[in-house]
Amino acid sequence: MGLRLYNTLTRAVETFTPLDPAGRQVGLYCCGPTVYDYGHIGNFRTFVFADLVRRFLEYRGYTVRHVMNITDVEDKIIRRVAETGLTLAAYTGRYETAFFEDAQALNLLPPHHRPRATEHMGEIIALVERLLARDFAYQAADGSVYFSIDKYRAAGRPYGCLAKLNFDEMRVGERVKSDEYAKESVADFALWKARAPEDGAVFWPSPWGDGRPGWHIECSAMSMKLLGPSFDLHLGGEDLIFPHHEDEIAQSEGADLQGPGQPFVRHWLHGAHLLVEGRKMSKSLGNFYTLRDLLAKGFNGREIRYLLLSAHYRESFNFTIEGLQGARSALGRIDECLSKLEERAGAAPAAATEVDPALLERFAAALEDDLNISAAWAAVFDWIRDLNRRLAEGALTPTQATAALATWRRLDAVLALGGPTAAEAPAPMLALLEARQAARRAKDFARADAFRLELKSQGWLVEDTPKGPRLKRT
RNA sequence: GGCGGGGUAGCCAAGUGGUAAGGCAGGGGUCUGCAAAACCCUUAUGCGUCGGUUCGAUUCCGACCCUCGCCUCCA
Repeated sequence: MGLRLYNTLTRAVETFTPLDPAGRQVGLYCCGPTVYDYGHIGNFRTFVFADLVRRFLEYRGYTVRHVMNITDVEDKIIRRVAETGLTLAAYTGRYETAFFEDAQALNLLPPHHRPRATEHMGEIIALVERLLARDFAYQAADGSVYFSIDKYRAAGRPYGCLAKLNFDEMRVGERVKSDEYAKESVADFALWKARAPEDGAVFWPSPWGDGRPGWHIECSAMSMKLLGPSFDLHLGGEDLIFPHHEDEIAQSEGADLQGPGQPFVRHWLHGAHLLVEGRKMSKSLGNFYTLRDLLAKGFNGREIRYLLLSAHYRESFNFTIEGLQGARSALGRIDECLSKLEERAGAAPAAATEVDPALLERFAAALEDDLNISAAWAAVFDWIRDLNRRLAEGALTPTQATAALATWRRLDAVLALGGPTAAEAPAPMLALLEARQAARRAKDFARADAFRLELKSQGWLVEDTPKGPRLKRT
């Protein structure tokens, strides 16, 4: 039936068709991190969502070119740079590195391109010049260059299509003091910000004097450079719909680099925000978690990934520690089944690996329906139960077990949870286990249980199976 | 005020004009020396409230209540 995705631009689920005439290549841009601090769990929900989109496209056979920008110059960053006395590069480098470490913990596929704003001043300036030349921008008295929404609209160009703005009803400028800027109109946004004293050493030369890029322009410049002036998918958090993405459209289409009838972006996808412990995440409520906070609490990346992947991307999701515990149990259920499959498969010939087409179809059909991950999970867990049943009945042949494992690997190309990490028990633990076995053989169960308790206190759980006992890390 | 999401079991969360997926947690059972794991059974006569349409609505329509988000630099 083909992949169907919700498009924020049309507010409808649409069949996804790539721009590529051959239908193979897909250009995907996702707004990346502003590297001024460690990424929080809300940021990572968006990136896990983007990773799901990418992986599922690849699963469906598309060749994805994935671009994610690094915003490494921006108000908050400049403030921090001034506070810390570090150079811009030293400051942002630290958080950029941290970001990719976190991304790796969540098993996010690295984007093919990770352009930094500070390394694209040439492209940014060229784009601003082009907008000035087309009279969609102006330099104000404060030296900054702004995009003129009035001129843009006067030229018959639509503004506000993505956010569905109603200009007559909008309370423009309520949150921004209109005298703060030299803009012609409060709704105008900065393309290039003139250097201010508090910017310190953070500025670049430009035809309009020293300064730095506005917030939105980097994404337009870098996405069009790497993916072309018109590309398939642009993702981000829902808060970016306005103004960021709306302005990106205006800038990018205002530059008129697209072919006739081609939009800047064909398909806009936005991930919903997260609630944490039922409330909007905030530092004062104590429910603000960075990825690192959660790792420090003893949860691992795959547990966090699983939880973030458990709900539909367009629904706000309540992220809780209790949910993380549940994720651990659910993953344990999957791992348990996979371990048993591996045990059963033994050295069954790899040639006999046929995947389970019914499961794969159900799984893919769910995801094709606007990434209905919940339905996909239902398919996976039904399959796990069925496998467990057959395993328990001894009805699963080694060849079938091998096939099931191959099927899991196919699914896991999308889910990216990996398999169980088979921890080898150290020799002293194995000795304790053997001592317990001896006691059991002698029917000295009190002694056997004492050994089991000892093992448990060392972090190893004993499970007696028909093939003998085995140790599992707790 | 404008725009847009939500309200489904203890928790998380799918879904459909024909009688409620899946996960976690709970209860009972099978298996086990006992456990663990697994399996089986069980946990919403009900899907925010009140009306309406319909043979039939949780699903469509209307009103209302509650809740969350965006409305200029926050994923």
